[in-house]
Amino acid sequence: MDNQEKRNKEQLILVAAEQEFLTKGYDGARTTSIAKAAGVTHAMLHYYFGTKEELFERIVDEKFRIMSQSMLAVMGEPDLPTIERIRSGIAAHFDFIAKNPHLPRFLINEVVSRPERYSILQNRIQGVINILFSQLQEEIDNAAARGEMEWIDVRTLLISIMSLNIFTFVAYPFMETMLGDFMSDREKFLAERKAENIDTIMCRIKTKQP
Amino acid sequence: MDNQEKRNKEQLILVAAEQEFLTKGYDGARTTSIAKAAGVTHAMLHYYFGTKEELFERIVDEKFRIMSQSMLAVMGEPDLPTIERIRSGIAAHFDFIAKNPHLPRFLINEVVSRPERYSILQNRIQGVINILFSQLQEEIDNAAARGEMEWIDVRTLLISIMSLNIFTFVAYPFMETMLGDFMSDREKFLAERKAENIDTIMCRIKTKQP
DNA sequence: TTTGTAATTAACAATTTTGTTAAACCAATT
DNA sequence: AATTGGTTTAACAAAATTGTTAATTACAAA
Repeated sequence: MDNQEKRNKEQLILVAAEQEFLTKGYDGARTTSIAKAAGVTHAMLHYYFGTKEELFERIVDEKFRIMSQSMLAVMGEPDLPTIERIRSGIAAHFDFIAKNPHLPRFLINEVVSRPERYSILQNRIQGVINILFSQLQEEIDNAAARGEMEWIDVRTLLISIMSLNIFTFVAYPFMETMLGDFMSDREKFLAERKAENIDTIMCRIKTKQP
Repeated sequence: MDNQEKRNKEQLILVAAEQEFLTKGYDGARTTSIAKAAGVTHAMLHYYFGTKEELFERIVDEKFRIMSQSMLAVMGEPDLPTIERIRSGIAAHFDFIAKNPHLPRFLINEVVSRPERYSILQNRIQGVINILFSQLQEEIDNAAARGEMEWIDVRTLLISIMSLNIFTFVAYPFMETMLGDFMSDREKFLAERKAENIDTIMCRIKTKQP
């Protein structure tokens, strides 16, 4: 077996672990189940990754990194006028979550069940985010001063955007039970949701004429 | 020991079980931990409730019932004009979730991890909800025809309201890591969020004058 | 007081799950 | 061919967790 095949085997375990952890969470995941899905004995899993805990952290670290990227996505394209930039940011954020539909629920559950573990990770991203936030806040301040939009605290805005975009996916199976027919065509439903979320935020920040 | 005290002991287990299941989920919960928290031997837990599964379903059933009530809350006070009714509905829904902050994440996780089990439960609430939805939809149709508000599909509206209200609590610990200072005063933060959610939806459904 | 029923306890059993280890294996290098 | 290194397997061990049971207690009714 050459080096490529070894990497491959390690990779198979990682892929299976990602699937298992993201859908079942740490407590619901079984290392034997991961090994089986990867097509290896469970001793191999321990050989490469030590413990369930260590394997899990490999996945969590990667997912946290990916999730941080989505924070950048919501900043939108820099060259557009502020309001269009926000519009593009919402769309990009929605698309990102649509590509990683299990990610938010997974990370939320992790942080909820082990808050202490992620305080370090938090500090790391908080610095980056604060800078981005203050940049966007300044843009908003200026645009509002020019009467191009209503003023809003960037953090308030971000929470609203994240709520609308993320909840759709976090609660998807739950809403399906109540709104089965309304959501039967997933592609169509998501396209409508994306448009609706953009509309909702745009309404909120567009200049009102009394 | 009289009957009251027996009920009391059963109740102690239920209270402890609720706490454990809602915060840790089914997989993370431990029957021994529940028994310990309730101050009884774990054999007592099995004596009263049979299995972990059965105890869990007791909790889930109750929580599903409570959650259904919140669907009614979002319908608002019937005597108000449509737009004010929706406003009161958003506020009532927000307050309800604020009183049961763990409920949404718990139920979402349950439905996600065992979708098949809840198809029956779904049918039960779907009937009630469809009637309420069509009533509110008719009100919206009329109000929109009178030019009092923008037309919107009631299901689209409901999803937006639920997204804004529920996500705040589902992702609270997660957002705290990014926005610690912004959220340090929980009461103030929640009050602002509630107002913001109402504003956001009101903007979306109020008549636009072009 | 006796008797019957439910409640309680402690000890045990069964299963699941994670983790370990010693031996076998394979491939490349000397 | 022998050595060396990492890889793989099967069997085992340890721990945790759920569930059971037989014996004991408490209590109320006959």
